[in-house]
Amino acid sequence: MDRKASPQFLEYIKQRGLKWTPEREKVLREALAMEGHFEADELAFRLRKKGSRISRATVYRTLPLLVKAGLLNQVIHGEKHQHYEPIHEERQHDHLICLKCGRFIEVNDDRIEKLQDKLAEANDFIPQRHKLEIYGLCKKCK
Amino acid sequence: MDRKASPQFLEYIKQRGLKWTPEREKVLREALAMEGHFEADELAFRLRKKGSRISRATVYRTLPLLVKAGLLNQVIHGEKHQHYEPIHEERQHDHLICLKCGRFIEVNDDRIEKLQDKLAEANDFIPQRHKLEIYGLCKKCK
DNA sequence: CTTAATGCAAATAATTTGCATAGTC
DNA sequence: GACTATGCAAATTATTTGCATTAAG
Repeated sequence: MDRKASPQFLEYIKQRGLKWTPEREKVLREALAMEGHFEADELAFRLRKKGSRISRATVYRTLPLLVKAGLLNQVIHGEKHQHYEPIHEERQHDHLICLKCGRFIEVNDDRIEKLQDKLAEANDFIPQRHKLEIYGLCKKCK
Repeated sequence: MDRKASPQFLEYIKQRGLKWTPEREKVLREALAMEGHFEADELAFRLRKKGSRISRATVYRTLPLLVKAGLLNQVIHGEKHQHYEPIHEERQHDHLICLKCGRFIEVNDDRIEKLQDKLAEANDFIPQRHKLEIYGLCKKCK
């Protein structure tokens, strides 16, 4: 088992006397491999489709750990259930969220990111990640 | 019935040919009166306790309207169900959130806000409000 | 008078949990 | 070996929905 898969998660696990299991590793891998946001059930389904016999319960038990370990973000998606998204250091995208149809548009703006860093710096703050969500009306709904 | 209770909500209602009902007004009032975040069921319970015979269903149907009308924010609260919080301020400030001590620093940056508007515009999107949270380490914890 | 909203109860979905078993440390 | 995690299925819980009735525009 590749223990290098996620030093961050492994550290989190160890620090709390929890256990490093193949199931947790698979959930982790799959979650980080997701593009954009996803929901718990979807992840469970994907894992099963790939032949991993991982129960829904384990997925539901593991995702909160990944959030606490700083590897996933919880995001709000319309008025439905819980959604997550992987946090990729390199490329943190922001979201335009339509208040009417719930459409999610992923965007990115280097200038905003730079200003965020400056803003943080001006407050003696070391930024690590961020979440920017702009709510409004999308093309179709406006 | 005081129609001035919330011009914003009333306008939202009218623009869509929806109807202004006592139930909606009561849910609105109670929601805005909440301090901090709350969940749908809690609101329904409070309304009942005050003698309003408003069904859970109506509360569940009304809250999303208030969100869309820009009067409530949906917020993430642990791993549980949906939470909301009233939006009181005219001005929306952003947050620097310390990952270590949890400190909340409220900030504001006009330049970022302008870029946000441009970003939205570039995507054919009409922005109404936003949420920016920067996670990292504060002065004390870094 | 036309259309939307309400309440109720039943239906649905998502998430959690108890417990026996298997796996880590 | 001691203790945690897993899987399963059952249990919860939140949220949604159908429908008859009531009320707003």
